[in-house]
Amino acid sequence: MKVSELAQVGGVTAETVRYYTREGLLRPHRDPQNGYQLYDSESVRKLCFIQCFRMLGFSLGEIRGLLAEAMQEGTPSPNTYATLAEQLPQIHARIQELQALSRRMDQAMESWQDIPDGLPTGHLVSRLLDDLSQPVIV
Amino acid sequence: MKVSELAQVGGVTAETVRYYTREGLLRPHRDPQNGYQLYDSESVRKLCFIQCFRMLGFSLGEIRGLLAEAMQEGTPSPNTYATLAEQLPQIHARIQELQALSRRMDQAMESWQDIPDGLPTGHLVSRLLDDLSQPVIV
DNA sequence: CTTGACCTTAAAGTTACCTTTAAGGATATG
DNA sequence: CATATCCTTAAAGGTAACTTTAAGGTCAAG
Repeated sequence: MKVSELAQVGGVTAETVRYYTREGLLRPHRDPQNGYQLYDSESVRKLCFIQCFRMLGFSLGEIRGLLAEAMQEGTPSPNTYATLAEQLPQIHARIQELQALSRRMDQAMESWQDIPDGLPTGHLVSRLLDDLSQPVIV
Repeated sequence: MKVSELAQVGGVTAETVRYYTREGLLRPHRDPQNGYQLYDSESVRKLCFIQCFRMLGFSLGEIRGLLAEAMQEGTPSPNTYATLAEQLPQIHARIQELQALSRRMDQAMESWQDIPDGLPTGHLVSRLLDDLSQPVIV
């Protein structure tokens, strides 16, 4: 699998794949004939893993660490487990906050529905500002 | 209210408040005596608004736009409404994805609980890699 | 056997969001 | 009335995650 093929499968650009490779997150082998980087199915899984953890808010550095530990055969990684166990509550908390915020936004939008368009109600967003600028009670 | 006071209330640094001010998101008036920037309660609400929308994934540029429209008296802003109406589904989608991911992570962590620590089970993260690297079905 | 689409690299550029530095003026306290 | 802690500014620096550039090698098609 060449760089562009992996990129397409993973939904990223070839440059991004090259960047991850430079950064040590992917470890392709080489075609001895032409020096091309060749990726296998493990790279596909890794790329997916990277995207999952990016979405969860992990940095590429953290992900590199996790992948490195993941690749060590025969070594249980309580270290990794601890890292993840530590992060999970924070992730849940962030999701909670996001939900609370989006709910409030939904409500604000709904309450706007009732306001006739073009009438001198003025500042719709000002109202959202009022609605949202109160301290969050989760 | 001086810059540091607003910063403390908003839970950011004074430098961040100054930065937002430079960027036109906050509009303090001046103490004519000493040139200090003075913020009122509207600035507090704005700062909270900024943080809410940052968390929801809006850029400072977008937020500046929303705030600008919010501040126009007497002008309904169907424009702003449209912007927000457009973003909300995406925000919900992101939250859904985050939840799906975190649920899978929870499950993976749970399944690890059963594995005796220090035994030759090896690559715990490799297993998470397997668990998480399958296409997401939301 | 040329043309166009791939591949390689190092290095520089980009964007967003701050943060730090530097040099100086204002204010509050013992 | 010194000194510590604010305040001001412009400009430079930092970091993450890419992206672009440039200069060149490889390959498949016609």
